Amino acid sequence: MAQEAYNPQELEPRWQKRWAEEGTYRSAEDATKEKAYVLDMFPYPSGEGLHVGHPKGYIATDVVSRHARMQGKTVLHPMGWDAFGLPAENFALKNKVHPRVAVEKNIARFKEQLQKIGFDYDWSREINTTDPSYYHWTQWIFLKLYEHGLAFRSEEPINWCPSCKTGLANEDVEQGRCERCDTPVEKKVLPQWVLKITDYADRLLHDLELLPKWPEHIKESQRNWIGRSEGAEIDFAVSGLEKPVTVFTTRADTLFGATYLVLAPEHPALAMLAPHLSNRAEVSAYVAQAAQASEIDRTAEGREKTGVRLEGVSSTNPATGAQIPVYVADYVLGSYGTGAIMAVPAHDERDFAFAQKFGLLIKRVVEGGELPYVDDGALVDSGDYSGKESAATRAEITARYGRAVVKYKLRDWVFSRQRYWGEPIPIIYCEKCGAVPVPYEDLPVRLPEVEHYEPTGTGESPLAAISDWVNTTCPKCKGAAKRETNTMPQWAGSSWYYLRYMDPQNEHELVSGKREKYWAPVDVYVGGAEHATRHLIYARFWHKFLYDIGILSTKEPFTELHSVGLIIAEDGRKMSKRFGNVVNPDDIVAEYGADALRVYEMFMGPFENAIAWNTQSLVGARRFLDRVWRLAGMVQEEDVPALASPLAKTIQKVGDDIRAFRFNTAISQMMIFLNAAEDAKAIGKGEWRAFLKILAPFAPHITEELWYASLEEGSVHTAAWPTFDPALLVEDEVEIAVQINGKTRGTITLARDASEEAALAAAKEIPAIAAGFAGRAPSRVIYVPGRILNIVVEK
RNA sequence: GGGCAUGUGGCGGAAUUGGUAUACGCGUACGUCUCAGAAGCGUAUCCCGCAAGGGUUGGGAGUUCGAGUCUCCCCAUGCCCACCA
Repeated sequence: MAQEAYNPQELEPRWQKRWAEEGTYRSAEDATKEKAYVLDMFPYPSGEGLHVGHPKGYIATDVVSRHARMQGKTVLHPMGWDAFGLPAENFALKNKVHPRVAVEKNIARFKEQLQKIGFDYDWSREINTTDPSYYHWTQWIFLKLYEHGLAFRSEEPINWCPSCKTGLANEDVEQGRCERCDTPVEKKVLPQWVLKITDYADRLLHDLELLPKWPEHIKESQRNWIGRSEGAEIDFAVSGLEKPVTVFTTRADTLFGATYLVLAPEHPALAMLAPHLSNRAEVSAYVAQAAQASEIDRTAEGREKTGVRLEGVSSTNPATGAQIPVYVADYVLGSYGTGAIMAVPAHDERDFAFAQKFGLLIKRVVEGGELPYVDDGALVDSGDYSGKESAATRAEITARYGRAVVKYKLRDWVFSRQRYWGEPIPIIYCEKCGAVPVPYEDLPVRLPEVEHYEPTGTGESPLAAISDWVNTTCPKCKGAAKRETNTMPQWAGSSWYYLRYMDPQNEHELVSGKREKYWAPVDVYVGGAEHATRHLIYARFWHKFLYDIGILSTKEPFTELHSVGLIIAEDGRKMSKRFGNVVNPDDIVAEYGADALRVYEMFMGPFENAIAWNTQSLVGARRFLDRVWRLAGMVQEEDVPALASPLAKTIQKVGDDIRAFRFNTAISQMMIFLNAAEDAKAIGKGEWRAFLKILAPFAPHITEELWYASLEEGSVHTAAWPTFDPALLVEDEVEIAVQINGKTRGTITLARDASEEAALAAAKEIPAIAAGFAGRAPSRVIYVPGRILNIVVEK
């Protein structure tokens, strides 16, 4: 075979063009074949373009999907754009271009960069969340949620980012700061659309058991986020109130130690108690201050507890009958439990700190260590329950004084954003008819073109200023009406996009039942672990809802999940324009080739690990491909006996490793095989063919070029994955270690199933072993055929 | 404070799940080729030791014929959550 130098710069674009022309990777339903739906979390087309970290997950799904195709499956491996939301809009604002224009430009750039890497995406299924034909169905799902009572208007105070000038969901707040811009979040009362995700809390939790192929750490963070806790609601009578105040506690067993009651500043009973208070002004000042304080002020680490006693009012401990004081304090959250607690300072750290500061009674009711003592133990000073174990009495005390309940930390999903660049919420307000959903046949409600799309900061969306868009007629009474001007949050479009790929051109349905039944669910899903508690919970929620209303046939959207480890910069920091340490894949492709980039990123280390980029190491991947290229010159007609067993092992390991996402060891095994072929200075044609096939998912261009050069029919990428004879995996002769007292003293080579006598005899040939017994008889011999011979000699 | 990970050569990492620790690759050194260099190729490369030998998987203890792997206690690092009663 003629040996020209390996030139990826020439051959890679040539093959990319040809694959596109021939539709090599087109997906089509085929009822006679098994399907494989392999999906990447789709990117926000940011203005910075791709850096080398982005493609890592995409390369992995590319390898998996190519492998599935070669196994004879029909493959759906699509790509699209999550282009609504704050990042896109903030980029547009900063660069003074319309978000639509910026997004179009960024998408073009992203797509060009991706195409250079040679992915097997079926671009005919490309989607874009900002396309009206796409958000038509996002709005449709919202209307369905509304129809089923899962979307409702709320006037509760919500998280507000003063910098982004919009409300935020609980999930968008990190340690009291806006997840996007790090500004401390404030509380603000705004009418908001809210999705009742809490109705699905128990199913989102329990159905994690249906997902054995998800990483345990992701499931665990979802469990923690949903935050189920079993406890009790107990009623405390309060003077001046007709109805008792209900508290939530997980420690009903400590009821006898409850020495005061605390209401959150948001608690509704405060208004009714106001007339009975002798320090009314002080209390309302405290409440007002708490309402204003940012989340960060309220939850700052080591912050002193604050609160005000409700003078002139008292409560009764239902177990002891004792009169106990009532406080309002912001360490009790209005949005969790019942917004009120019974304080047991002896057995709760927060109550203890508060009681110490305010000089309140601290009554021990559980025996154990120093106060505050939060563990279980024997009860004391607890009436009939004294002497019993605290854990064992929890249910009893709950039954006698209250009711068993389950609470969740998960909050309902605040779904309105006061920003321009999002899906309009399809609701119309009529003075006569109230909030009226836009009729399904009028969807999509298009986002109007505007001159000014900057956030107003008033709590109104920029859309409110566009009067000919806002003013409309009521679908019910045909009277004058106004449109909802808030838009949906960034997470809306991504909560169902995986369904659209199955049926991207469908104008009449979200997805046709036939196609959904063929492709759903996603078999392999890959993306960043940072989405564990947002995207992955929201998507599961919508999926379950769509299942409930009969649109979908599966309970869970993603069967198998893998989180991709970050590629950090060579300097150990995150890759970012800010630090000037970004490596652009275009440059790597231009210098070393796409195949070298792909092999390197898969070879770097375990897929889930965060690993620093190292251009020097990438050279090793390129060298490997150069050597493969040169191996083409050693191809001969007859197979090489020395390669039979290594090849079988390599075929098996590469296949197994791809399915298990162990790409690094798959590549090292191919390197081992290449070393063996080079040592043999020859490779048979059949062996060469098999080797090209298993390398093809990782390095699709070079393998295709060499495949065609060997005059094969068609593309290597649609060829059948090679098989091997399992008998070749079993070696007849094995080398095993010989140990004296567990320390290796030498090795012997013998038949795999050799007897213990034979092994011992062979071992005695080794001088170090013979010296090891030195006249003494072994007291014990452990022989594991094919593994180890360990001789125990008493000292 | 809580949860989840992770700790193996100069570096990225491997180890059939309790059986020869350091595969594969990077880097480095020497050699070869060359007028010379690059690339390529070859050899070596965990540590101590001239050697025989000895030691080594963050530290310590334990179980076992045998531990990187299992158990317990520390230490360190990373990520996520955090006044959730």
